[in-house]
Amino acid sequence: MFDIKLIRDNPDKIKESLKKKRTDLSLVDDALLLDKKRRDIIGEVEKLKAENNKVSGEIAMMKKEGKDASAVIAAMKIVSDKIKVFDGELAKTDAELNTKLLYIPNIPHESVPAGDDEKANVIVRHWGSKPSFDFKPKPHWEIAEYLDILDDKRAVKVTGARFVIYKGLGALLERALINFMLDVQTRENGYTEIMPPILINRDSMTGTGQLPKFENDAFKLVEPDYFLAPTAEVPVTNIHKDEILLDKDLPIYYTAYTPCFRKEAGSYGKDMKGIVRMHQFNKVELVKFVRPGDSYDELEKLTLNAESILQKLDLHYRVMLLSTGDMTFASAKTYDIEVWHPGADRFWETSSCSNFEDFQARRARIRFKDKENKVCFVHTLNGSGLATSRLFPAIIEANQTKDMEVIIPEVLRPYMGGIDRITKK
RNA sequence: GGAAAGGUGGCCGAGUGGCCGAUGGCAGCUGACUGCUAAUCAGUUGGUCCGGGAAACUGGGCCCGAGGGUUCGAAUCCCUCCCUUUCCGCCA
Repeated sequence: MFDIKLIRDNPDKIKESLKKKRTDLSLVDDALLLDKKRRDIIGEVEKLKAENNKVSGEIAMMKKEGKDASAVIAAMKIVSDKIKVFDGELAKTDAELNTKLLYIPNIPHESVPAGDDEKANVIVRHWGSKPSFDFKPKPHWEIAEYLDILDDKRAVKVTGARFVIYKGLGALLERALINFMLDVQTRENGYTEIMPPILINRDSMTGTGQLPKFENDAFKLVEPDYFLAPTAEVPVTNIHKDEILLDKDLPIYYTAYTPCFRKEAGSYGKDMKGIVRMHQFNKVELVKFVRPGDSYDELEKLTLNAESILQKLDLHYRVMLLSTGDMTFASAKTYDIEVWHPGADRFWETSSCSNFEDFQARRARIRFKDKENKVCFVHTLNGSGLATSRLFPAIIEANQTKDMEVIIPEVLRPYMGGIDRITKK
């Protein structure tokens, strides 16, 4: 969320930045008008309240001394009624202003390339190279069906389209991946493991920026007013909602595995093959709370932490710096990590690492006392480390043999009872 | 799900309509004393919003789980919701 003071002080600069993010600039003008109105009302009502407080004390004294206070009380009744009217106006204006501010996206960092969409993204680096095959590599859905490790047809019976059943060694591979990724992040990179709730209340969804604008993207319970977590970012970032941390507490690194639930609204008919775009998928998430001055260094480190998984799995990938038009609502700077799927003959995003600066912290009221004891907002970051729905296919496709077996990557074998390949039963 | 008791500042805990943003204790910070540690004494201690000021700071509003209500005046009375604890029920 935006600091209204920032908008008040340099509206043109803010508008210039938001233009790059394809934002309706009237939001900014509306917010400024409401801000002015709000402060005018506060000026009026607080004068009345100060008088009210003063005279109330005098009434108390008069009563104590046994004097008749009825004339003063009658006069204060009028003031009190006025205060109620002003307070009602103020509450209304506050709510309107807040709504405007909640719909204004974050400002992109100056290092982010300007552009309308993903075409303006910049390739930052590659790792590894496309594996070569002496046969035509198959897509993961064909291999998985042949090996009987994924079943999407029966998942339709259980739930519906865009759900999948992991079966046998497929389920074991999925579980191995999750454990492997958590172990790397906790043991090598200093993250604390979290297992959070995956039903989320409205305030937390607002805190990380999913609400109010993107309510249609999330699955929602009929009762109570809870949402299914679209990513562990939501429950884990909100762990410190409404807290004032101490300088010595920072930085905080959390990692969490959760299933993630997304409606994928607007993508009907797209990417229906395989498991790359499911309503439910598994993801290990990395979340950081850091001092403002450190957040861009921390973003680089976080991205490398996510990449390290792909390196250990020996999977070819590239890192993209997203353009202003391709970034999400809350982010100030985002790197996407895209892993190569040889069978599909394309890269797929398997991680998105973002610095939100104080955007989420302001919404979720996550602050800390700095060395001078001043209360300020922390910076929050997160990134997938990684999403299995894009990683599992990459592993299957990159490690396939001519006769449709899958070689298990070395690092996963300890997690799979030592087996080195998945074969047809 | 049923019944009861509660939610007060970093922590403990007092306060049932009028100088209560809140007694007291602990912890923290500052100073004094002490060779050091400890002890003792004195002072001090939150958040947020609006205004003034370059700033230190300062004037005012609001904050006693959340939101409403009654009243000239609410931590205190009333209503709704949330949460905690205990007992009963149910249950992986």
